[in-house]
Amino acid sequence: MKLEVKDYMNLQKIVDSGQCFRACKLNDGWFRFVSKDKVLKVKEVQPCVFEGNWNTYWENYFDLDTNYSKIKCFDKFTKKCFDFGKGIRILKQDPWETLMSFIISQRKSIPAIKTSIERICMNFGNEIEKGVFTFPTPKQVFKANFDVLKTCGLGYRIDYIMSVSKQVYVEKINLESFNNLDTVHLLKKLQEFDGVGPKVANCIALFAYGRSECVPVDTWINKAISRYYEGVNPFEKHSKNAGIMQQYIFYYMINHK
DNA sequence: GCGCAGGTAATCT
DNA sequence: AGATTACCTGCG
Repeated sequence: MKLEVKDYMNLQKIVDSGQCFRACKLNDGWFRFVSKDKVLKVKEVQPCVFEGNWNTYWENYFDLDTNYSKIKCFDKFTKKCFDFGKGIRILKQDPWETLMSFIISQRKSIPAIKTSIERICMNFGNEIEKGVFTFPTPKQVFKANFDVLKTCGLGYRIDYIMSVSKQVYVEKINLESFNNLDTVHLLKKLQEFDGVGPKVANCIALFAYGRSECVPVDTWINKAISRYYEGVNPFEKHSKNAGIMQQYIFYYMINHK
């Protein structure tokens, strides 16, 4: 099935943008995305025309209702980043997988995060296609064999993972229902989870709950702030799509080391 | 072999 | 409140 995108979508940049850790490039220009129990195989066949097994789930996942080319940059530097990262979209990922993934992400390099998450999926998820696994449910993580979990390279984060999976599974916390919360309340709720501080909470709010005003401030964004904004965080004043800008700045920074 | 990596929580002042 | 420090590994 073919699908035309109104503005821009660059699959490679999305894979490399650090917001998701399991999407990957296959052969011949095909890409694979996994979310919940769904697998999308997608390829850009002409500019802005994408072939793949599309449905409404993935259209929402890629935030196709938002026209990114209409987003206003707030200065010269963000314009530069926006041009450089053209085609990046902020994904609407599964909240549970996003929660786990960004707890794992702390003090880890992106390749290390990917390795760790892949091991968790292989060991505890369900195989939906040959070699393709779901991210394990809260129950599957909570009931995971601890010795096997230790082989997943989590380090000290293993305690966070166990604590959060217990909380979500035993207390039957419905992460989807967090969609109803306003952003301030959402961030507060997320930070009640063990191992979730301001940075990780903002990542989850932005990458799973579509809160485009949320700005995760990490070392790269801090570098940008000190290098281009004289140490003054420029995001506070530019609320609405600040998080989207943040992602373009992040992508620019990791590609200009 | 060795420093550091998309931070958080506990423990200081 | 704000600053400092320990924390587990796996990449490069």
